[in-house]
Amino acid sequence: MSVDYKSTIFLPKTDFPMKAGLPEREPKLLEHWAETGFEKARAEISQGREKFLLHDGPPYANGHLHIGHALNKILKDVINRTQQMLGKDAYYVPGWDCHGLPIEWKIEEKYREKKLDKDAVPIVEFRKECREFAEHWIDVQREEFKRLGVMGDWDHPYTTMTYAAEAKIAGELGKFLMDGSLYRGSKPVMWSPVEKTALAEAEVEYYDHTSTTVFVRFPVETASVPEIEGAAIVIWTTTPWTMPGNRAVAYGDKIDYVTVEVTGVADESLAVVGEKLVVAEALLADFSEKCGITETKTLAIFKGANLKGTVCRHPLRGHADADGYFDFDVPALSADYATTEEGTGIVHIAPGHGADDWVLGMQNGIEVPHTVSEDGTYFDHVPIFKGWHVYKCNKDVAEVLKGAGGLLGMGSLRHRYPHSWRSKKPLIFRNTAQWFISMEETGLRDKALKAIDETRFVPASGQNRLRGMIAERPDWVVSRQRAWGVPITVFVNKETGEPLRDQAVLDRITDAFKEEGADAWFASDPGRFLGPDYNADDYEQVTDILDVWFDSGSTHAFVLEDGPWENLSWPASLYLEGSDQHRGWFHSSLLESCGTRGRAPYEAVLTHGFVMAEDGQKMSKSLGNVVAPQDVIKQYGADILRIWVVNSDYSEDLRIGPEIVKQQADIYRRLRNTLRYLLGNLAGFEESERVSVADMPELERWVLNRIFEMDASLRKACDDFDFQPFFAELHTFCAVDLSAFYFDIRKDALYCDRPDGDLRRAVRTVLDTLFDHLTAWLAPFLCFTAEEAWLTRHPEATSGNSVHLRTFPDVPAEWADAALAEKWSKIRTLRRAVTGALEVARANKVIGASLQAHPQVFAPADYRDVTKGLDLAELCITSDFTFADGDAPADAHRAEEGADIAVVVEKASGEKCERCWKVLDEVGSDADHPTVCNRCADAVRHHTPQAA
RNA sequence: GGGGGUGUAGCUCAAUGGCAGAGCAGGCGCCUUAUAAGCGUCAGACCCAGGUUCAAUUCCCGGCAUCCCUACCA
Repeated sequence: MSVDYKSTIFLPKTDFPMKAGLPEREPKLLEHWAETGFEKARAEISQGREKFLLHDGPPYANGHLHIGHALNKILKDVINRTQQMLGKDAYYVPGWDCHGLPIEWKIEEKYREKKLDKDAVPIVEFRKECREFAEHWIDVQREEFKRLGVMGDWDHPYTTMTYAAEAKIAGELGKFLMDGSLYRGSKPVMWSPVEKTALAEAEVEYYDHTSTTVFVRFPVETASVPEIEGAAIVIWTTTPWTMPGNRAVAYGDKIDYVTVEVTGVADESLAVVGEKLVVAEALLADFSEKCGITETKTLAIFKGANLKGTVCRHPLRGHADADGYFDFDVPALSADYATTEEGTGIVHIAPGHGADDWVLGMQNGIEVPHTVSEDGTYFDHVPIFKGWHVYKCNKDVAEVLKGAGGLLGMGSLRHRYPHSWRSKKPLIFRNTAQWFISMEETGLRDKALKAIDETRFVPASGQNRLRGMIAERPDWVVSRQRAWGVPITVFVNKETGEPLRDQAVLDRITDAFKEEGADAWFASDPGRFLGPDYNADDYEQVTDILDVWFDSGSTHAFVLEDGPWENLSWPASLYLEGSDQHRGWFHSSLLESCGTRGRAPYEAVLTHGFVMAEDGQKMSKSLGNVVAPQDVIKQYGADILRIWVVNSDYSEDLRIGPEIVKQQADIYRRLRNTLRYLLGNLAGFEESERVSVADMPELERWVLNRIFEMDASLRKACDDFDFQPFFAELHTFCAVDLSAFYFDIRKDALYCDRPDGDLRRAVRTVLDTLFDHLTAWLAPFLCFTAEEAWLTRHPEATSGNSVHLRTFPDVPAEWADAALAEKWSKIRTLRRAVTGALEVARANKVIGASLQAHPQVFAPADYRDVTKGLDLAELCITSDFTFADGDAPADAHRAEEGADIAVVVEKASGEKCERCWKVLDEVGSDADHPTVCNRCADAVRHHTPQAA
């Protein structure tokens, strides 16, 4: 008779499909979580737990997410989920940064396209459009973030533009006003003539730029030493347009200068034979060449210090069209930053156009001229140049200088130059009145430095980086000449120029903002805020806008400390952003918080690198190497993107591209199949099958020890916020320890043993344990797939049923068994020797499947000892196994790497069991089932189909 | 211009002053009872040039590449 033995074996059975179809499946899980009220359930089970508060650094609400956003938010989510599963309450409130230039710029573009003048639009109307623009992108980005699987209170995010936030931000600035650290100063700041506003450090980008350079004579009027009488001091500058703002020249005390007489010039040279010039000795040759001077006679050599007291004439003094404007003295001053690297060793000083220049001018009582207006043109009071645009007039300025006999030479220099982050146009330094927060007045710098020392930085190098920036940074320019933001809510006394410091006035302002938003500042009569104690006519109302970095720097105040979110508290456990935020959000939050609360708003700071293209280059549209998160999700799914994040070392720059994404998808498949194997072989698992650890075979206890080891790695990874090593280990565990070893060996028992067999029950007990642990371990990373697997086994659609509401399972200490691990390491060496030999036998056509083999193994005694009592045929998946005595024959297969093992592979004797495919002599001995082995005959007799 | 990070197999990551490991991908093969799966096996790398050392991928110096930060080289 012919029996269908295949129907009597227990093949894996599960609804968990091999093919994931993540792009379709993930959105369904998102719906499932929404329907079952996941966030509410999470909050409920987390009540009373220790809090873990990752405070979200707000992305800017314009445009779709890019891959950097995805990295940042996924990483935050992984950390939140691991902390939650460690048993904490990881409540996450996402936020958005809404004010500021980029949005304003977009709205302005709209006006420009319609050929409308935005300055003609009422400011409140303009601000309304900005607000709507931000709202639109918040909605878009929210959906994109949710699609990444990011867990959080998406129904109650924070934004910097709610009325409450605007009121709080104004109130925070008020604290700096009241304690005296906010002041109005006039000094050169980075200025964008295109956007017509001052810019902060974080808004500046550096690009290559070619500048026109000029050498200019400053004739000596009053000589400090006889050596320079009748000579001209020569300066060099890359910004000829600053010449009208020149008020001094600077030398280095220790630099050697020479006075030379020009004795020979090239045809086109502007130098004149016989004239006397002063330059640094070290630069004489270079200067002569660039100015066409072929021959000079050195009249004197002296140290720069000798120039002290020298006064020069501006080259345009007495210019016919200047009406005496340039008839001031130009003193020669000592400056330690004068060098002999380039130029002439003499620095031209324009106090309105440079930080160093300004300081030097202030120290020497030199007036700081205002020569350039907000749009980059010279003021009307600047003769000759009035109305010229500084970007376009370098050559014209040179011509004027030439006409006045001041120009000695011209050239060009390619160098890195500051540009606006928004318009990408070059910036200028321009002297304007701006509002500053002093780093020194209230000891802000020292407080911030101390706070840095008390903060944990991951990686640790971030600490020095931030410290260096804080230690050296100038006062914080907080005013912008813009419209979209929180205004600088200050009144200045017209007579004294002093800002009004009155808490009652500030309170009236913030009260109004709470009700009407910051628009109230522009829409109200000043008297509303000034109240009865002051006369509005005596005060100037400031209309500048507050730097958006102050907004985001205040999020800790209006979200953590004083927001409507009951479960938040101050300070945050962690801030986590890209490493560029050392100069951005980490920085501004630190200053804001130290200025108002005396400490950092965070306990720890974690930074990640930037996302590069596959070749390590920066992503750019022009190179065509941009990877959009939306595309990866559409093609592969968000879990693949999440694997990419945790499988990367994000402490440095990380790469992504087609091949890398494909690799993550391959890794995903292996993990998914591991879950599928578990689910398939756990079909119908009953509690009554469970076997105690003490009753398990060594191999099962070895798996439990591996779980113990993995658990330790997991907890370390969570503590270090460093997941790549653990994830790699997890993947290797699934691929090598489980799939290629444990699962492969135990397939026989799972498929063929009778259901009540001790071994099969022990295996299923371990599979159940593995399922519990693996789903939990994978949950923070593969948040969709882990849930899918969990729900496959626990399908109740209740709000409390989610893998993400679990904690990492505890691992009993009794599972640890280091001696067993060492022993089995040796056993696997032996096994490798056998599989290697099988491969040779296979190539020689001695065997096909390994079950056709009977290895004869020559090995030292320690291998025999260590495997005593174990079924080595079972472990090697052969049908028989024999330790052979004596010397191995010469043609035996020898294992490499020192293990003194030799293997001769023979064909197993006997017939192939039709059911389990082992080749055994006993096949045929059972009268009822003559084509199967004894184990299988017994199993068939006791066969009961398993429940699904 | 200055400072810093990185540079190990096609990819993602290890380790190490003394034969450089893993996983994935790739080649070859087996199985067809995890099947758009599974198993085995093979091949494959220390950016370049000096120096210290018995010995350098590792330490030092220089260069190159790349990324980040920083600076009005006036």
